Amino acid sequence: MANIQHVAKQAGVSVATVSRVLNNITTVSPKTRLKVESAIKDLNYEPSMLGRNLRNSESRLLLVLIPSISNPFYTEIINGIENTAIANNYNILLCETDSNPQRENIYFNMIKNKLADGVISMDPAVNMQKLNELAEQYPIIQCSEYEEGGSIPYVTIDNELAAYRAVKHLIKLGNKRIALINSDEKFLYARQRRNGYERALKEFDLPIREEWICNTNQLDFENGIQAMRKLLQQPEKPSAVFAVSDTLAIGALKEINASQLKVPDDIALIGFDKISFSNMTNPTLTTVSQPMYKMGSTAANMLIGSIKGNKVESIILDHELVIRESTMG
Amino acid sequence: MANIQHVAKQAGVSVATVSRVLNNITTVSPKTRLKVESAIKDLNYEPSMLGRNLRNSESRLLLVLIPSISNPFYTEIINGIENTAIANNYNILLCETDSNPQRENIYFNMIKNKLADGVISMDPAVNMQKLNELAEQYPIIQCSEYEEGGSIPYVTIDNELAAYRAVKHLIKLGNKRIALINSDEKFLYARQRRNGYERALKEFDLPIREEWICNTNQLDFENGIQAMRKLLQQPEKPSAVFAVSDTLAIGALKEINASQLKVPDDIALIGFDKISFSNMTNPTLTTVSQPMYKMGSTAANMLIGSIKGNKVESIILDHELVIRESTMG
DNA sequence: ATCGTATTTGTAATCGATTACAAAAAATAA
DNA sequence: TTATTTTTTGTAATCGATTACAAATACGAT
Repeated sequence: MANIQHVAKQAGVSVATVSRVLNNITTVSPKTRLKVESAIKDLNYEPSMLGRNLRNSESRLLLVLIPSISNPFYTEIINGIENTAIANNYNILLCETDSNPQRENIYFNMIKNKLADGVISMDPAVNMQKLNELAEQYPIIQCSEYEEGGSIPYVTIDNELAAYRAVKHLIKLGNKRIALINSDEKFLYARQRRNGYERALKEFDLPIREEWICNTNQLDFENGIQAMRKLLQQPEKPSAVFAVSDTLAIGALKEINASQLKVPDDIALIGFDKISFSNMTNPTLTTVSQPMYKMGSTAANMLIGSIKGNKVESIILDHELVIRESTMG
Repeated sequence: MANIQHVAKQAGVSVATVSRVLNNITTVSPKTRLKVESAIKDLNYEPSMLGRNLRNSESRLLLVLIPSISNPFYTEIINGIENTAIANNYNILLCETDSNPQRENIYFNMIKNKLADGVISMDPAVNMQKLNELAEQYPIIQCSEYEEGGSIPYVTIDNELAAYRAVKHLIKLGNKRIALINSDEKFLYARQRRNGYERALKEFDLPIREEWICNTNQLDFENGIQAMRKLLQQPEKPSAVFAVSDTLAIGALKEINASQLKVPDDIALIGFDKISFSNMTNPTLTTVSQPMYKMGSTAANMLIGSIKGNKVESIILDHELVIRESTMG
């Protein structure tokens, strides 16, 4: 593999001149530029990022932390991040943490090691203490999930309001027995969505009944099935269910079908995230749509700004209730 | 940020000694080792991978090229790759190429730039000429999709046999009019699966009818819907459909339902990949299961072996037909 | 031709690590 | 104690780039 020295020798110039050509410095005469360029072609030379990064102490790589790539919620966000990054001459390193502190550590070290210039964290289970420590020295943005009152800039939606609107929609349809399938309330978004759920119920003088509130450990289909099974075993069954993710809602739908009930006639159902599957179920799923692509691109822009040294402000994006068959009596 | 010099000064030793401590070389006396270790702690020092990699010309990073992270088929494979990589002290860089040559180039350059030590390519649309060129100088493995008769080692399944078995299963159920929803036949797996489909039909003296063979550009749900719509417009409708991916099959199922037909009674349906959503549809989807995790871990092991300089052989893994409701009359 | 200025090119330090080799210190033998 | 061997530590080159500064060259004006 040719290096800058070889090119310099081949072109009969110094390494400095080669470097100038590589970096488009104007102070190179057209003749020498041509000589160097042809030497570069001859030797099939590619500059080493390692040497360059070491000297410049930048890698133009952005770390993206996600708990799991199998959650379709993240795919559009990542597209947004990636396109924005590439447009700004950055690349992204997709890091699946599995919400595992050890893996998290590996990736945090990459930042400290200057192998990446900044981090976008989407892991709701991230170790906030470590993330905050890191944020003192390195550019970090949180996307979707964040720390309330924390100092790390974030981009997200108003989860409380979104949940409130979803539940209000169910109430307006005449439902009085509305269940909630929530994830673990150690996550901020879960607490916020529960708050929205409760606010809507209170506003319409409906009771909040603990037996209609299920919490799941994860967001897999199977968790939705289990939760729905529990709800259907209640002496008084709910007439509507709000699930905090489409995957949970799809599991719930499966279980409702299995027990010979019909959505939406027997039970109305709302999910969250508008993943692509949510339009493939039968009936199609009413859901809350987050501007995922925009969320990703916004996060990337914030991070790149932050790397440049700009002060960046947190942003709350709009959401939208997408009404489909699962709530259309 | 502290560097090795600072640590050396703080500990009152030379940088060489610090490096020895970092790399667990035995020739360091316990006293000095302790001094150095406490200096490292005091200064919160983390060695820079940039400096280290430049010197060692290795990055311990593996590139994983996938066309799109939104295809759930890849998630388990990636898990297999990632776990194996981490177990061997490597990390992975997940690269979404969107089958876009420009992006592909970016990632190929990372290899040339020594920012990564090897590549696992899963992109069926990868530029094989470039990949072959790269493979002359750097360790590369293909996973799932590969080049017939090429020289790059791969891990895959026997697509022809898998398709043959799936179609044979449909025939055994009494179906005589069997359609194929295939992806673009520029992809090897698509050609192989078509061959398996045709072999099964021929073996049972069933005619191969072009109007029952659909090719789609992509593997999205929407493509499955469109393909099925075409098939249902045929004067003679098929009684069974074999789709080369679960996503296509799920789209087809949606369209079948929409036209008031029943799966499996009116039309039997088989998919491919056993993605998690294939068990959430109604009816659940018969599908071909690939050993995805194993495929990933095998590919990673092959790549790591290849980086070490071992000669690695291509591997063909077993598949399995998972019979579920969509073919249970 | 001479001088001054502007442009172009080269020299060498630098980024942060590793490591061959040399030197110093400690351990052992005589 | 002195000589010899072994263990430990330090010096300095190296990886492949960038860049401040110096040197060389070209260009104009007088």
